[in-house]
Amino acid sequence: PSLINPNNFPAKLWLLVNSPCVHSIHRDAPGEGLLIDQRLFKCELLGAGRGCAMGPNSDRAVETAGLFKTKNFASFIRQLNLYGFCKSVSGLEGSMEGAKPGLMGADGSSSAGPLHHFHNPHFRRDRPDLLIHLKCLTRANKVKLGASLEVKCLPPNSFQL
Amino acid sequence: PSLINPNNFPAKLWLLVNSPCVHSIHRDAPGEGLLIDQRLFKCELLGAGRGCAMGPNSDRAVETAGLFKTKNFASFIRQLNLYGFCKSVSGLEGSMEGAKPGLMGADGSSSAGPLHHFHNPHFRRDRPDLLIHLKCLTRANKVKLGASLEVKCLPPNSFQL
Amino acid sequence: PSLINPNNFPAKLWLLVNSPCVHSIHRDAPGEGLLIDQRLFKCELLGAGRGCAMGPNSDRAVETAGLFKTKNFASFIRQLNLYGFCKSVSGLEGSMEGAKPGLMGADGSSSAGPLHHFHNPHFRRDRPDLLIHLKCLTRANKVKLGASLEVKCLPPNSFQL
DNA sequence: GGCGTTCTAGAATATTCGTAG
DNA sequence: GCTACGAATATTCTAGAACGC
Repeated sequence: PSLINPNNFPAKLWLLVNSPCVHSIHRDAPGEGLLIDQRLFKCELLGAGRGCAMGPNSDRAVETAGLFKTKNFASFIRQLNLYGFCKSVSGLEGSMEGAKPGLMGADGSSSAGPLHHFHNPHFRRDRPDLLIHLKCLTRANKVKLGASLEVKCLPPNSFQL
Repeated sequence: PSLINPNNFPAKLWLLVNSPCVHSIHRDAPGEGLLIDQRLFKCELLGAGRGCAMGPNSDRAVETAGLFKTKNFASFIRQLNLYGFCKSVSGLEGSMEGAKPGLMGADGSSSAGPLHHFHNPHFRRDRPDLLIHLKCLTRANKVKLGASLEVKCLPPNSFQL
Repeated sequence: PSLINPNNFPAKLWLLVNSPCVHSIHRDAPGEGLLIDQRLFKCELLGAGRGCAMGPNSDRAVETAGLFKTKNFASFIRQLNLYGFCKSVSGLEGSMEGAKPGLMGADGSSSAGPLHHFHNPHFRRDRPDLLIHLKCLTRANKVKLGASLEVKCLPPNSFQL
């Protein structure tokens, strides 16, 4: 019944975090969240070619070209929220701990953008089976899902203790 | 009872994907789907001779001439949907893995059109016997087929994990 | 109350037909409809740079860059229908009578694409004041507009007598 | 009546904008 | 400041409906 549509946002997100060619977004250490480098993300995936170290002949330009139609980082954040992701105000800033290697320029200028930490209980590294619970939370879909669990955000480890 | 009419759409489609002369449409790697190059398709099969590298003396112009009456790519898509094919926007874009060779100009300009990926569980490379299940899904036919399997789209390998 | 949002489709359309830099879409002779050259439109406005006579340094590339996010001509047609435009199957084919000059290549190959004729009683050349009646006909908006006049298409001069 | 072609509409997600908290 | 969300439009994919052969 509820199969994963490869055209929709969750599938794209899963593709990105598992792609060795994408350097702007990946999992955090516990595997329950996402770490997103805003500047790199705009370069790699939103077509902001300027101020970015990669050229048009980059390998990753192929696989992820046209994945999103927007050029606004805010729209990507809106998608995350629509699918139940919430921001964690962790202390990390400007450093990609556990980050994939590469793409760092000689002066390190291409990274070091604002770093965002999001998480979603249904987006775990080892649990692709939970992806079917990621629904676009439109008004209509919320009604369908019933007045069931109205758990909002912020409960699960908003601070890493 | 249910024989395959060579004049109907499924038979034509089977002919196309198995023809060595047709370069705009062929199977994907798993053999369960179709890859269609929109620009090439319009040139080869819909009579849009302009902007296309092939001349009127091309060999493939003979075999497939007049296969379709339409000149609109959208009408071809409507047929695909009517026979139960569904689109998946897989990650491949502009790369034809397992593609047939040829027709690519020196600058590659004649290909590289928008690439569409469709699939249908009854249109498998090694299973011509399943073609009899491809029915034109008109209102009347849907009623005949009963409220039986309401499987819509996306089942076959919708996500490669 | 009902002001025209310059970011919405009707305003963009009005901009296009009145721009001297856009050659793929303009008004028909009576000023009640639109004539759209599909091939030119895809080149000028949908980013199909290939097979098009204009280069990236073209003047019109500036004004209309990023007006639409889609690359599919079908999506543009969907917008036309959503705003109440209907297609007229007039007799003209491949000729732009009353067309703006320019952009025609030496061999005339850059034009001569499929020509579409649409019209809408609220999109008249001399009546920008009617634009406020162009509403996105979503389900919700239709309900708001009430079960009032259910006039569909084709009434207004479907054939030019 | 079945099938192909065409035009329009439904339905769901994607994108944008504004704003409450 | 700034996060999350409502609401409206935009885009995509599929289906309905009408018509001709």
